[in-house]
Amino acid sequence: MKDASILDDVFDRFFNTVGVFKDREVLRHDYLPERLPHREEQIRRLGEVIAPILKGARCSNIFVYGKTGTGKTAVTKHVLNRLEAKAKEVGASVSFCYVNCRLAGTEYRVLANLCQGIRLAVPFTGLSLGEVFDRFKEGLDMAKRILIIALDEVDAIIKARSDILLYELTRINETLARSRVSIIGISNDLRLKEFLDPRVLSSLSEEEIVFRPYNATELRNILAERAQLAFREGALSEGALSLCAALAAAEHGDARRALDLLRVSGEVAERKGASNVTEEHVREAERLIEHNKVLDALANLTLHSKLVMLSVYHLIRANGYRAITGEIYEVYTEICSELAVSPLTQRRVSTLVNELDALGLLNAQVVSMGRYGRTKRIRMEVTRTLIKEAFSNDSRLGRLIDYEPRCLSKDASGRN
DNA sequence: CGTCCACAGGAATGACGGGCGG
DNA sequence: CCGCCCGTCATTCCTGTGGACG
Repeated sequence: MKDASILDDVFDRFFNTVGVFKDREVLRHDYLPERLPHREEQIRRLGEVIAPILKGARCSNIFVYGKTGTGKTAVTKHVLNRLEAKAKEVGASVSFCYVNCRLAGTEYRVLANLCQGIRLAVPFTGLSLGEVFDRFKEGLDMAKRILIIALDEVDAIIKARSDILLYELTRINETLARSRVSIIGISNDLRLKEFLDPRVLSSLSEEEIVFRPYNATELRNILAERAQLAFREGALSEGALSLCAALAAAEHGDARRALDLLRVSGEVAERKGASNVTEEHVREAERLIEHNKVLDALANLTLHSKLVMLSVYHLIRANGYRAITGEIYEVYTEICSELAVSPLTQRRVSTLVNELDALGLLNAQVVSMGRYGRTKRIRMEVTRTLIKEAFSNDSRLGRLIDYEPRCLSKDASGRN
């Protein structure tokens, strides 16, 4: 009953205040705006390269790269959408298929997505890669068309496994009789070129388009344009807008981050019942985003990764800032037995640590201690309070936060 | 200046669950 | 339903190594 009245209050307040937003969907990053400011050059280039398709010729493969939030995906989708409309207009049999490789996860699922793109049903799993590829080829040839394949975040499948799929795709035209394929590879890692098989690279990057990060002024323009659609008139102060742009520019010029920041700022303002967004709201939004990102990452770890985090947590608490592999494994095994979980091998834990490092939750550095061996020095990139917050409401892990590992109290007096 | 610690991290192999084709 | 193949996680075994110590 009390709950009900609380909610009534919340809902009423929400409903009765005007709020700062006009249309907050505009700020989501999957929203594709009509205009893409400061990307005119890239749009033109991409358009020029794929234009031959309208006359029934295959276009060059394109390699698109730039950091996250520089508009690669938006520009590509924008141009492809326009192309499809134009193709329909002139009656060219063209279609495109956009796949995000990181979201797909594996080569198999990328291929499965491609099959779906040409309306070919394939099972989730079970078939060999080669089998799916053959089906894809056959289905495509039957369709008699030119297909543009956009592989977003293509580095994800190459770094994780190999470039076999990409290699096969670049060669697919040799075996197609009635259809043609062009590939747009999108990567946010410039070093990808070093990993790639030279044959794949030369074939894939017949054309290249580079996306530079936005600077603060450009970000500001982008935000301003989007804010006009998203916020009520006058609900967003100039200062708040500039601050969003400046904060995002300082960190890689990432437009996606800038838009997130703007949206969360608005939400913060709204929750506080303010009628306009101030710089203070932006600063709070920045903290909130960072905080949630980490909590989210921690919550989504597997059990053993969480246990490794907890082990580091305990070591840091007892010894100060450093922890090394051997110590971590010692604490980890003790925690495991405490939970009656069988521990993983040290080898496995070592790769878990590397994964946590890649996630930015830990920082692992290989150091040599000379006579005393070679190991990894591990620091936490997360505050201890955050660990507590993330794990304390987990029924199994909660009690381990205040647990005092035996090996720590014993060792502390023994060594160093 | 060689030794040797305490691991790093690669390769091969196994266990397992999901999902196919027959 | 069975046998088969797949991807993923984990183990086992292994070779490699920076640099303080003697």
